[in-house]
Amino acid sequence: MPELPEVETVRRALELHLGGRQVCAVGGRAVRLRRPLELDHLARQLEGLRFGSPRRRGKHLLIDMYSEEGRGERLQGEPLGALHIHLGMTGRLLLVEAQEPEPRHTHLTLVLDSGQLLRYVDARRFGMVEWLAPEEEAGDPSLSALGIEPLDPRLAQALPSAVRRRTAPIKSLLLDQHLVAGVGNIYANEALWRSEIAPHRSGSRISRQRLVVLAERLQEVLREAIAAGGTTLRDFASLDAEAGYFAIDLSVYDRQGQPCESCGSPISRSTIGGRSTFWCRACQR
DNA sequence: CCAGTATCCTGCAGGC
DNA sequence: TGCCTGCAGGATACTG
Repeated sequence: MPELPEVETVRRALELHLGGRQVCAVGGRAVRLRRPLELDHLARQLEGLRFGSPRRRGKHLLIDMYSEEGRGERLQGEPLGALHIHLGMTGRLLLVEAQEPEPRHTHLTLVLDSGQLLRYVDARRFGMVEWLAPEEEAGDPSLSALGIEPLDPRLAQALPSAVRRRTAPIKSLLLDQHLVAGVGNIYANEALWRSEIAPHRSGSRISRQRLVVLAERLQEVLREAIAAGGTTLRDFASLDAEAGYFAIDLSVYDRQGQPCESCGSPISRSTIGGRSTFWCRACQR
């Protein structure tokens, strides 16, 4: 469920609350996530290091880690590696005080020099946390194969060429991280409704002009969601990916049978590529 | 190469 | 109330 805006909200929260903090200890239980959680490896790499600025690529978070030499000053030199986090469906990062009880499905806990704990909690274990050495980043298929960032100004050019020869439904193409990185089911539905494009329509059968509109509407809804997530962020001292989720009003997602905000027709629901799809049969063509 | 489906996993909603 | 079933979807393995 965390899509680009939610991951970006978490990134900003991490930047605000984690910058310069040091990892004192690593705890957790070895468990199978999307990739196996390798606690010993994480502990060896992370203990004693300081957090740099977190980056986001699609739905991936990358937190550069620096040697403790940077104590007190600006972090210097090259990062020793990065903490690579994907939240999957139900992954959450929590920054809490040490006395807070441990939530169910906590897989990893970092003890920080502030005394606080950074916890990775993920009921469904579709997410992951791993150490990524600098030379591994370029070779990691989950990162290197990612498509264009949807907020990139070149999206309006890139989307038509990415989609032109593809016969799959445009909604499936939007969800393909190799084409555009960071769009999930909720914002794919919303962007298509705003563009008045039927989600089942084959990518190859949408005019360039309409794809440019789709790119613009996609950027618009993502920006609104990030802005809304940011406003909720200000009120929370702790990180919580869910803070941003439903901060904006969704026009079609999960609104089956309710009136279309544009024409009043009931919102339809169907399945595309195994995913719930919500759309207006009257507005979207 | 591409399109479509199965798989991982738990919590929750709905039916009876 | 409790049990069962199906659904939620991000990424990837697999099939045709």
